[in-house]
Amino acid sequence: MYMIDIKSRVPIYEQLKNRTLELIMAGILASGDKMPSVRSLAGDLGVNPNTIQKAYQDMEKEGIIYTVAGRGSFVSENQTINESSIRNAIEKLEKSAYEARLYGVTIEKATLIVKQAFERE
Amino acid sequence: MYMIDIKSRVPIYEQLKNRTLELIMAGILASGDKMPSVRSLAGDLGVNPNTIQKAYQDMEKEGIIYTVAGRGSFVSENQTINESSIRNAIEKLEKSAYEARLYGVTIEKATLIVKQAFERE
Amino acid sequence: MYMIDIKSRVPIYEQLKNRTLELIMAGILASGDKMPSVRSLAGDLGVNPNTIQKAYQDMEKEGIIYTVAGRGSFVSENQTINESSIRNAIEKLEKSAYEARLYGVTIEKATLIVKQAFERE
Amino acid sequence: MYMIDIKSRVPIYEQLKNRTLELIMAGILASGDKMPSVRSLAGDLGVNPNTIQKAYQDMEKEGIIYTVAGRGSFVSENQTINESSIRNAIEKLEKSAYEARLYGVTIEKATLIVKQAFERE
DNA sequence: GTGGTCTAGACCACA
DNA sequence: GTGGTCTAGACCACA
Repeated sequence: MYMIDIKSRVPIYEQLKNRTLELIMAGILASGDKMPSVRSLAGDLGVNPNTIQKAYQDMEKEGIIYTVAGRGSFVSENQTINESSIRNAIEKLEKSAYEARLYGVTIEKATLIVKQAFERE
Repeated sequence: MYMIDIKSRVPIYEQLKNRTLELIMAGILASGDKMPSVRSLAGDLGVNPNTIQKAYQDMEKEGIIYTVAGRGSFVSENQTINESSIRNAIEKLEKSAYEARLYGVTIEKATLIVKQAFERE
Repeated sequence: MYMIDIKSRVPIYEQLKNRTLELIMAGILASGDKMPSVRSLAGDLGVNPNTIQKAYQDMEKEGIIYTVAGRGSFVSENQTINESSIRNAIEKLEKSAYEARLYGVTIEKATLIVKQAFERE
Repeated sequence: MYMIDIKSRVPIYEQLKNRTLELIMAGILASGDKMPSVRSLAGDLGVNPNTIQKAYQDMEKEGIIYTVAGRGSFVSENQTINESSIRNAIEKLEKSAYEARLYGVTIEKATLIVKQAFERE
């Protein structure tokens, strides 16, 4: 269920966050489901436990998962995702749209790219 | 003509690139126009000449400007902007659109954000 | 009489302690009353007996209950609750009040929050 | 300006966050001021750079400071502190007030403790 | 020089 | 077993 692209320039912990959100969006991970433990996932993916931990702690702060020390991490209710994380994602979209424009990308092309990103998979 | 926002999370060299592209788009900088010298711009903006140098080297690599030893840097023909820079900008747009989706932003909202980024200023 | 919230960030053994104190405060558990056995409570709540054991040991150390080998655990006289547990609770209150202040919470707001916590239920 | 209590049970990175908020509250650190670099502070305090980094990244996510890679970290405008951090501090205060009550602390005593936490220093 | 990511591994509290 | 904190240290991008 989890995999990482070690060659990607996207940090591993960010790949893990994105993947978790994908699994939640797809309904594969539902509220209350247990996440793999930090150590087991680290072992499976061949990365350091600290890297997994960083991803999990990030997700907890964003309200995506919640953690009970000694028991594990669990998927939160959908509603609990932090406003600030959403705002952040929107700002990044704004900025990259503006930059694309500077490189001569037309609004039609940009809109198409966004559409395709939403239809992906 | 040039200004930077020192508080911005956008790296200074990227702000300089963006600003140059804006000036070209707006017709204020035209093909063949001379760019300010690295040292004079560094002085005006109060930043390290290395930072300006980095921006200029980046832009030369991307085909936005060209440099003639001993004479200075000049704006390229519009057509020579590197395909790879454009592809890079498109990739960033794709990635941020995808991430926005992961955080629950709807396609309608994302499209609106892009539209506004293109109508800005 | 006992219930736990498995999703809460509050450790289970702490929830059990809190609940016991609530029952004592409310007069439902009085000095000398027998506590449920570790195993029966673990079975009822569906948690590991070790967790219940931990809560009971903690409460014994704090003077809230006492254990008679072979007979079970019983509620102590109210007077025997450890000074150190009370001091600990006070320290936590102090610390969190101070932190709230650091985040800009006003003294009026903080006082109101405390007042409501005391009027709860 | 910075010091840590290595014997405290409060994690070092949390002590650093609290101290920074104190310095901001006291007006010693103002918006735009440069924070000590991760490595210099680590050296001064004799702790690992990763620990400082964790504190800084936490504070950046909470909107207390902002970071420009290659240039350093700077104190944010007061307004930018995240709502969710404040909500978190309030929840902790609520919880500890309730626990104090369970240990027999009176509302008068609790109110006094809060008052003193706000008048400290 | 400055922050960002990551590995390797220790020790702790909690279940 | 499970997460939380921390040290020691490497390598990278950016200024």
